[in-house]
Amino acid sequence: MSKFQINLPKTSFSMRANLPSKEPEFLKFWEKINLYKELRNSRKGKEKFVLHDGPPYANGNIHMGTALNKILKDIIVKFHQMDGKDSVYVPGWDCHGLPIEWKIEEQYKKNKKNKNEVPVIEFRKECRVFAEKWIEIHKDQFKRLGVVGDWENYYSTMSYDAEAQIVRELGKFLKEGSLYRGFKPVLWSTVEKTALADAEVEYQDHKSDTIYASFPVKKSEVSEINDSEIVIWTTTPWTIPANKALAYNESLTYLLVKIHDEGDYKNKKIVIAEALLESVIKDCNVEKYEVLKNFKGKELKETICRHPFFDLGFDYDIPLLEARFVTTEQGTGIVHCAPSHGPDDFNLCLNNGIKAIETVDGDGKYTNNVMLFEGIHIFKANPIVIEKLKEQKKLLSSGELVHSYPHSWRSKAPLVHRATPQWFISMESHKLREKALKAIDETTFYPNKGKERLKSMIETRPDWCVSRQRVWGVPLPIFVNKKNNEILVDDEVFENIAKIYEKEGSDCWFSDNPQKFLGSKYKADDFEKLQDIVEVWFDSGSTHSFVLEKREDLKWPASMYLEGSDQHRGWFHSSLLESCGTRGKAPFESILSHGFVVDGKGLKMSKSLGNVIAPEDILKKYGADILRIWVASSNYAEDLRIDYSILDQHSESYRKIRNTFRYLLGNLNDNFKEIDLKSIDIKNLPELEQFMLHKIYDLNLNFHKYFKNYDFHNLYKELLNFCTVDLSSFYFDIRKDTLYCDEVGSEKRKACITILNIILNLLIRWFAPILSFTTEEIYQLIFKDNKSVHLKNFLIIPENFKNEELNTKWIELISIRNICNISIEEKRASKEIGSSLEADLDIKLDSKLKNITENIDFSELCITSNAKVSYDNNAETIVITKKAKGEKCPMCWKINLEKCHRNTCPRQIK
RNA sequence: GGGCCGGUAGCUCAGUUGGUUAGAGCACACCCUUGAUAAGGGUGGGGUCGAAAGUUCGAGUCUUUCUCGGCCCA
Repeated sequence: MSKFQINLPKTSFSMRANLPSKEPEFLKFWEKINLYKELRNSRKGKEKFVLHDGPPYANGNIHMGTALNKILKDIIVKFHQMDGKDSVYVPGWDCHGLPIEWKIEEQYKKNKKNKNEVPVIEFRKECRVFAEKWIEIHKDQFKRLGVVGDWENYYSTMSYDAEAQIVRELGKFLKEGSLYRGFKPVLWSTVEKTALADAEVEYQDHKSDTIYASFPVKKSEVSEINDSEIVIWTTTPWTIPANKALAYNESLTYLLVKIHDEGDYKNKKIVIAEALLESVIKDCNVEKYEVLKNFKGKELKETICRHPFFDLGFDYDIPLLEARFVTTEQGTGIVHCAPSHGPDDFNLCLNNGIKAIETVDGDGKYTNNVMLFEGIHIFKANPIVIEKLKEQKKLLSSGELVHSYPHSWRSKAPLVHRATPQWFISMESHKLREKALKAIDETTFYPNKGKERLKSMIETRPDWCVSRQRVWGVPLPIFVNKKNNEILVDDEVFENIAKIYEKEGSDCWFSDNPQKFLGSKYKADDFEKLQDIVEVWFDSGSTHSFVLEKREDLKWPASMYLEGSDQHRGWFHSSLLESCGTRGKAPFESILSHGFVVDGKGLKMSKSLGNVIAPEDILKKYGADILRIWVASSNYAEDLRIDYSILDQHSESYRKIRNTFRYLLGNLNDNFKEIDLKSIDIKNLPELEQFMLHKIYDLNLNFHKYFKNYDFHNLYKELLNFCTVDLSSFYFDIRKDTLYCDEVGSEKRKACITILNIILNLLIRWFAPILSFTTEEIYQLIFKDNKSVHLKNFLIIPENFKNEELNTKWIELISIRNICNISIEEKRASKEIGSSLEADLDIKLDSKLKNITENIDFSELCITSNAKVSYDNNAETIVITKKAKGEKCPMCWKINLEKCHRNTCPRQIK
């Protein structure tokens, strides 16, 4: 205790946070009071805000991107909760799919187990156990970030009811007729023996064989080219045996060129595009040639060629077809088309009545549809094709090219386009594209640019291939009639299958008698049961049906979907299509997309660059609240940078905020008193307090404005600035004198204490969604009700806090104060004074300022011992600082000639 | 290679319809304080707005090109 009656701050709220060790205690506390349940109970019947969780894949530890995503979700959910809504968050996991299959297969390899000898059921069980394990690990990692949700009743795409509902959803497409069996080239891995989803493909450099091959003209409207050969260029010689057509562009100019060089082509005439003449003759080392004729591409209409292997039995016609995709970027201006081995080729041929057939089997070997090559693996076929072309004198040149080429993300093996029987959802047959585009228009996007991004993808995407030739997934519930090849469409059967899955899961599809699924209406012998599974994007695209629709605590559509911007092609996309196909509407009212986490220089994180930061490391070093500040203060519309120096900066800000709380708590001696904001007698408060109330009003306005737009980095900045600028360096600094030295019962001090109570109460609520742990720590200190800060609402600020007139006045006063500070600083620099209390100010103001400064004590405002104001007609404010004369009061430290005015001042008493 | 998005002080971000010497907080430097003390206060130094060209009386703010980075696609 001081020798005088001064009131120094005292609090048990430590200056140092120790977040890494303290945060887990609050996790335990939240568990103990069952916070999630309490949150729900506290908002029964209130407007719902449902942020539907995009399920992360249940595989591997979380990374920064996942942490960002979950924290952002949690911040938004908590904001809406404190805004008075029933803000529900049910986390989920995506469980089926190739990556988990691969993990299990890896384990098999390690244990020298042969996958083909393991029953499908057993294999699937291992996949399930693997996913379950990771769900548990993820759960703990997410909770540690401070994320509050229904962790007990999470959803997963492999739960029995999910598998059942996915069957029902597919049934809807089948019944409608938009799910059809097609025969299309898909990107195929001959190593994994499966078609790959877009997301499973990565592009890497690959060395390909290139050839210039020629197709003799059989007949043409351009009479001069009738005895010539049309030259094509390709990087996939092995597709030549599957060639069915050639493509040209009618807007290009083509040339008939005669070659004089010795060799296979001596005196032969070839056709190529004019724009590519130079590159062709250079590539093919043609030295002597002459251009005989040039003509427009459109003249090539009706031209028919022969296959280069015509003499070997490839005796069918090769028509020339018009295609816009033919360009002069590389090649010859004529493109060889194998409808089974390229989407462009497929579409062009289809439009011209040429169907794709199965030319290559799942292992990558030619089928018996390809003469001469049957049984040969396509990756070994290039030299054979080249050799045969040469034999037939149809090879102008060959070489090699390193270019970007699709590979499997898992096996890294190069992929090929292969025509396979697959199941598709049509974008057009039932106007799915149109419905989806309309739904996008009706959705709010944060940031707005997401709308165009999703739109342009929907506009151009092809039909949705939903079948996969794998085992870890929901089986496609399709029976095909053996007699007429028709698909069985019967609601009773679909529902029967769904009911069975609900009870025992979908494993039985692979093991049990098909009759079980068909019921008594059909005979199993009459049908072929499909072995394909549903692609995982359909699983996760259906979460709205088995989570939002099925759970009573949720609503359909969701208020918001929130994921990384890559999900415009992923979950946003598949959810939109699934929902528009089955319900005609989007399953979300709004979409928030965030950028990617990159390093401090803006480069993406990668092991090779060594710039990866794991959430775990940050939690250990800084704690979750610092990470949450990083999320809140970053602009998620762009990529988010992170490194240790950035985190250091944010932890500095955290300390500032923490010390603001510490000052509040200290001066309240941890005795918080809740003030009824509506009943404050504002007009009887000192002006400074009134001004602070206006500041609060203003800040609250901005707070809600930013929250409404999910503009958290500006919101956080606003709060931080309030702490540093308005409180720490202004209000707190000025009021130290009153708080420390005035009598406890004095009106001024009581007014200040009221304001401190109000600010404390507001700040813990404003900060709670972001600083979930720290605000809880404070809450526990001041509200000893065994509840949580997260159960509270934002306070409603009464309109009468607003006082624009006073605000204008005080902005002027602060600018005078700033000038005083500059003047004081000059004396400090010249060592005439030290503390501002050693200063005596002489302030000269323009007379116009008289009315607003008359009742102002500038010594209080500028924290000096004395301040005298005089007026003249000089617009400029002039401040002269002198060293204060007199004796320093041992209590309030002010220097005055007279005795200190405070009646408890020792000098006064004496 | 194509599409989209972005590059403002060391860091995180503001910069309205193009208009006076480009702002804030943090960090930094110096000073003060030692009754918010591994705290607090004051003052100050830092950007010519990724680069170049153009439109304009005038551009961070419009156009073009280039460059770097990110996402998606091929």
